[in-house]
Amino acid sequence: MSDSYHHGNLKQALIDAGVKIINESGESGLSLRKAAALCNVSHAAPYAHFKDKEELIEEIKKNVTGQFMEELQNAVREASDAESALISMGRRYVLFFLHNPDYFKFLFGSQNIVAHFRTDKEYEEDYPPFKLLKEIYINFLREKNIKKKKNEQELDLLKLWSSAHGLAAIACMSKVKLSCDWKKAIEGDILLK
Amino acid sequence: MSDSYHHGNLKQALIDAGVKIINESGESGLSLRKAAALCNVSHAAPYAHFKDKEELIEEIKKNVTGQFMEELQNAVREASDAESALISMGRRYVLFFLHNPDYFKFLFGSQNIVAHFRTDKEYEEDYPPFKLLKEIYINFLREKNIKKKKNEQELDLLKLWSSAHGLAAIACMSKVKLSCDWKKAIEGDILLK
DNA sequence: TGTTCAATCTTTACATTGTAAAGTTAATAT
DNA sequence: ATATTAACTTTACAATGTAAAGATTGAACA
Repeated sequence: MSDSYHHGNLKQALIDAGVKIINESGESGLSLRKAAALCNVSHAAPYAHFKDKEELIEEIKKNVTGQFMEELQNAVREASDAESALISMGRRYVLFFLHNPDYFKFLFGSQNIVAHFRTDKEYEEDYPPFKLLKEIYINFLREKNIKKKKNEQELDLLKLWSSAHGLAAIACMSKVKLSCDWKKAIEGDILLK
Repeated sequence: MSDSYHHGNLKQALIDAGVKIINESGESGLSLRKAAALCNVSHAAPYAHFKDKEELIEEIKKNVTGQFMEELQNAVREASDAESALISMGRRYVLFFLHNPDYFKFLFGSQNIVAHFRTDKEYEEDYPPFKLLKEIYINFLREKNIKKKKNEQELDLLKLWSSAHGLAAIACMSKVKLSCDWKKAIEGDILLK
């Protein structure tokens, strides 16, 4: 923790430095050496904590996904019921990345994000944002007393997820300025079946 | 064209080499020097045709987008009316990238693709795939004799576009294996309002 | 207490890459 | 035939990822 030979908390410091760099200059501006420099250590120091650059990037992605998750959880907290929570999550999903387009590019740009969270299951259940979506969706079905086959449930989830993700993608990646109001699209029926 | 000092068609050869490299090892495997080597020219030769690496990448993206466009146009050609054309385009949109996930990552991974096609307009009208979608959508409205305000039309277009794109994104970027059938989702009401 | 040891960090070194600069070649215009 | 110029090569350099070997230090242990 002091300015001694050993940094004390270099691993976390490198992750934080990485987040900062990506905020300022996107993923292309991120290098191990710059992150190390920000932490006042030599350029090879990161190798004591990360196997390679990819491993650092994965940690940074987990960190950013954590920020994203907080946003989604806020949506849930604020909502009075599951249905409005679903709508709110969709809106926050898009808005979060609309406000942080570099985060979208970073998370979904090159590598696949879900893989970083998978354990042994075949599905995406270990990816926290999807896990949360599923949970709220189940609540929604219960609250409304709706019965659906598992297959239909998964189609619904895919629909909810991909519509929000698709909007975010187009908003962040293509810099399209549709003359129609983004917020209207976000609020509208797109995010609800 | 011969093996003389001057290559003859180096610019196109470099683009083709780039496409090949991306097919084999993704964007991370692409370097100017490798592309040059594939064309049997020195590593600095590309600079006679491209300002920098980014400019080569843009050309490669235009090439890949051309392949994508052919797919969409096939969908239109095969369809008997505009409505089925829209459905077919959505299916092909997703399937094209499902069969070429590296293309999706490359096109929408880091930079924005639409920008490469924009001229001076504020909107996305210069991006060929969207232009085609819009055209078919207008046909659809005409065939069904539907009147809509411009604002609503744009919301519809955004809906169609983002739902297909969102599905493709999740399919290509996250390697999710939902137990529900992808094709069912593609054929289903997701791609139709 | 002193020694050992493992984790953490530095130094040095090297290959890959993007790119600049200057020189070379050959096709084309005059 | 000569000059011009686009297309290429050669040389050079800085940034980067990463390997290897050595230095430092705190902690476990005798």
